[in-house]
Amino acid sequence: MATIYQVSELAGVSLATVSRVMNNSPRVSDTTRTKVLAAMEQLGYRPNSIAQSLASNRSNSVGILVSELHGPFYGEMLSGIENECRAAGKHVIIAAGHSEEASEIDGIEFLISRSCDALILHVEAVSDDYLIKLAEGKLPIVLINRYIPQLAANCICLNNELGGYLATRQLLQQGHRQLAYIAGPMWKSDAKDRYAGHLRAMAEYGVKVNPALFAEGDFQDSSGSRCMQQLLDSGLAFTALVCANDEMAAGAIETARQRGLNLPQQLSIVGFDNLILARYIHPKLTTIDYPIGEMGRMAARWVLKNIYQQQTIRLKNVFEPALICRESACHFDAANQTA
Amino acid sequence: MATIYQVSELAGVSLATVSRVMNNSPRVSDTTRTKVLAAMEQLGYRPNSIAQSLASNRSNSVGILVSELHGPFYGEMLSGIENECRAAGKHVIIAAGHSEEASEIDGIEFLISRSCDALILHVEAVSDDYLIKLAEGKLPIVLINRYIPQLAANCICLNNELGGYLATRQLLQQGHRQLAYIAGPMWKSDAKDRYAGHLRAMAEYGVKVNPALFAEGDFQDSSGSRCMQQLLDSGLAFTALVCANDEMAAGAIETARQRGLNLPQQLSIVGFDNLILARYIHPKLTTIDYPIGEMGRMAARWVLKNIYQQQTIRLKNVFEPALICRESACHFDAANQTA
DNA sequence: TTGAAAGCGATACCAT
DNA sequence: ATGGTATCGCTTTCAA
Repeated sequence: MATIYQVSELAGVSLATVSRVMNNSPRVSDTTRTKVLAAMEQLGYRPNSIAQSLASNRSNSVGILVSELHGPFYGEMLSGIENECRAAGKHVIIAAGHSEEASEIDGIEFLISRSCDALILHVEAVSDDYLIKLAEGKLPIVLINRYIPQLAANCICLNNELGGYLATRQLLQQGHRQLAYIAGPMWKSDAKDRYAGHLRAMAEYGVKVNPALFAEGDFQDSSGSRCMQQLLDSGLAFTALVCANDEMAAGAIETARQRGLNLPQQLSIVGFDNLILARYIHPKLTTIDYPIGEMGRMAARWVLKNIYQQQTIRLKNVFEPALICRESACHFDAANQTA
Repeated sequence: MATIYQVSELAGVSLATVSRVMNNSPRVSDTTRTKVLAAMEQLGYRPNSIAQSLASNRSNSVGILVSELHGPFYGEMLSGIENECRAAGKHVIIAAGHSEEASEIDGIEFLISRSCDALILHVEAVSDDYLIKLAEGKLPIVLINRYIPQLAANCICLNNELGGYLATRQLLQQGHRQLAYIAGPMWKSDAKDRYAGHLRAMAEYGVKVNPALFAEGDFQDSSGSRCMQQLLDSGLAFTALVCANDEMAAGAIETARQRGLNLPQQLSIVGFDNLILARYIHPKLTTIDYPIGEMGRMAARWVLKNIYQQQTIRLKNVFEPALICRESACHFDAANQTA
């Protein structure tokens, strides 16, 4: 592999000049620039990014931590980030945190040790304090789907409360008045916010909330099944169900079908996230779109702007969710009621 | 950040000795080792991986190219690779190739420019020749899901022919004799191999293949719908359908339902890949398991063994698929036949 | 506009 | 077992 030395020799200029050409410095005459470029071309020169990093103290790499690499959610996010970064010539180093504190910290330290210029984090288990402390260090971080007031400018979030509101309002507008709710783990802020939106819609429509029609799951589909059983076993009547995410909705639908319910006629269901699978389950799931790909993109832009000085970029910190109407929620029809 | 200089000063030893301690060289006395470790601890020393890379000419990073970061397939693979690599302290740089030649080449060059120690490639559009030429360079490559005879030792593949055979045999064993087939793009070797397996099973059971019951899709679900329509419109009777992948099976099922077919009673269907979504679609899809996560792991192991000298690792180049029985394929029952 | 030279923070060879 | 030192390939003052 050719080095900068050979280029400088062939072009008959100094190292410094070659370096200037590579970095598009304006302080180099057109004639020398041409000479140097020709020499590079002739030698098939490619700068050694490691040496560049060492000398410039910037690695041109951004570290990403997600909970899992697989699964229906993170892929979209990674995709958005990778796109944006590669277009800017930055590379992306990825680690998984498995929603487990020790593992998340381990992942973050791993990324730090690879001298990333910035970190994009989707963490769940690690404490606010840890993140605040981390942000005080010299390595910039941006948080996806986590809001910490002290770090507000570094957070890219979804308006979960609005999403919860939209989901429930849709059912109320369709005439439903007996609604059940399957929540996510209520210690997670997104689960809490979505439920708050639900309550706001209920209040707006003057519908009383029945605590017996509330069940708390863990965002996995198995918990959706479990919660659905619990709700059905309660013997209480309900004509609609809102689930705090699509995976639990999938589990709930599965169970409802096993119990012989006719969907959506006997029970309307709405989910949250708009995963790909929402289109595959039957009936197709009405849900709330979570633009996670866009949010990943935005996180990458945050880094480009704040770390790599791309001043023209415009940032947006909070995203608004939107209702996606499919088949699983329909007008309340008393004729079909059995429960 | 503390450097090796400060450690050597504080510990009262030379640079070389500190380096030896970091690299677990046996040529260091226990007492000095302890001294050095203490100094590191005290300074909170973390080696600068970039400097290490420059000096050692190894970046400890492996480049991965997949078609897409999102989608139901690559996540599993990335997950397997990341796991294995991180455990070995190697990091993973990821790029997407979008199943498009220019983009794949661009991605590969991007990874090369980041001085990876090896590349793990899941490429579709790039030619065999390109890959053979690439492999002749000094940067080692591993191919997932692509078999090139000249590069056999670098290929991690699935026995697609066997998978195709198993899928079809399952239906034949259940008594079906009128089988339709929705293939992937026949220029892709996996699509071709799966179909070859289908033909072998048909031959084994002495069932004549009706070319009118063959349709070629593109592995996307929309093409599954299209092919299904085409097959139904042909007016020919068939009691079972094998799809060359799960996504097309999902599309086919969707269309079958719209046409009022009762599944699986009137039509048995088997897919291929065992995506997560196979469990979510209704009826739950009988399919062929594609252990892509394991294969990703194995690709990572290949790199650990061949590039990072972890001699004890055992490699395996071809994986065997297995049948996963769910609800979408059932015994042929003439009573339900309408088509 | 161009060049000389001092780092960047490690590794690894050669001595001792 | 330990130390001295050249080296990796580039960036970045500082002078000219």
